[in-house]
Amino acid sequence: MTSDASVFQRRRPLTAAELNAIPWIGLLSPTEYERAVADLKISDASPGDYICRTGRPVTYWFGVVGGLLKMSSDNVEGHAMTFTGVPPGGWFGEGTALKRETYRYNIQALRKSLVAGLHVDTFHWLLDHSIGFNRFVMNQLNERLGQFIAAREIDRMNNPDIRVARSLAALFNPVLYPGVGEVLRITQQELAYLVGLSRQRVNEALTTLAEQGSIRIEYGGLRVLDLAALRSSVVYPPRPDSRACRALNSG
DNA sequence: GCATTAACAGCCG
DNA sequence: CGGCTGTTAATGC
Repeated sequence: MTSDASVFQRRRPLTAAELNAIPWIGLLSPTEYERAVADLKISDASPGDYICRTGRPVTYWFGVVGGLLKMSSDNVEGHAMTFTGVPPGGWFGEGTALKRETYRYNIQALRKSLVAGLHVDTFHWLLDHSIGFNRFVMNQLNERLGQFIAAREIDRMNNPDIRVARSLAALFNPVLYPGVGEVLRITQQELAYLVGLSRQRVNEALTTLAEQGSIRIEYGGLRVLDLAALRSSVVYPPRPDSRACRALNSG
């Protein structure tokens, strides 16, 4: 299990439900739609499977139909550095596909997932013919730019509760990941891998967030109750022994 | 202090 | 039963 395209060695046609899970498919004209559907492939990925690897020539533009993927890169010391998770509805690799270069990240399945692929030639054909498709890709690039800038902020935070809150908010992004909806299927262990904390610490952060009403913890997943609060949360109330708190109480 | 690893019981699908 | 969750104890920076 090493080649990029091997994830599509056991591909099959998409069902109607899977087609509906592809956010850009409805933007195409009948002719464009026909061509896209004829080329789309889908395949299962097991935990640990690579969807694509750094340095391999681009063959597909990928999308998540179900499950959860992880985007990472190997740094100079050889350690893997996780950038983000990719939940259902997310499409990625357009930057590389545009330039027909080699993949710049590793994409791995965190759990059993359904991955769709559009061949890079069809990707370019759609760019050349479909205004709707162009709009989607442009919107996608723009939205992700915001995500990566936010990710830099997240990386510099040393407060684990806020790190978890912001990372969660990113995964609930309705533009980039329209397949997520209100409930994100993710285990606390998977979230720990993505955020770079221990499972126990993530559990504690989630409990705090749930107490504050921005999420609800469910078995094997999380329900968002207040996305804006997640994005901008200042998690800690004044500590009981802090100066500010004493000042408040003495007044 | 605070986060991490290790370990365990209880619960869910 | 296997995997997930919530909690505690011991250890390390």
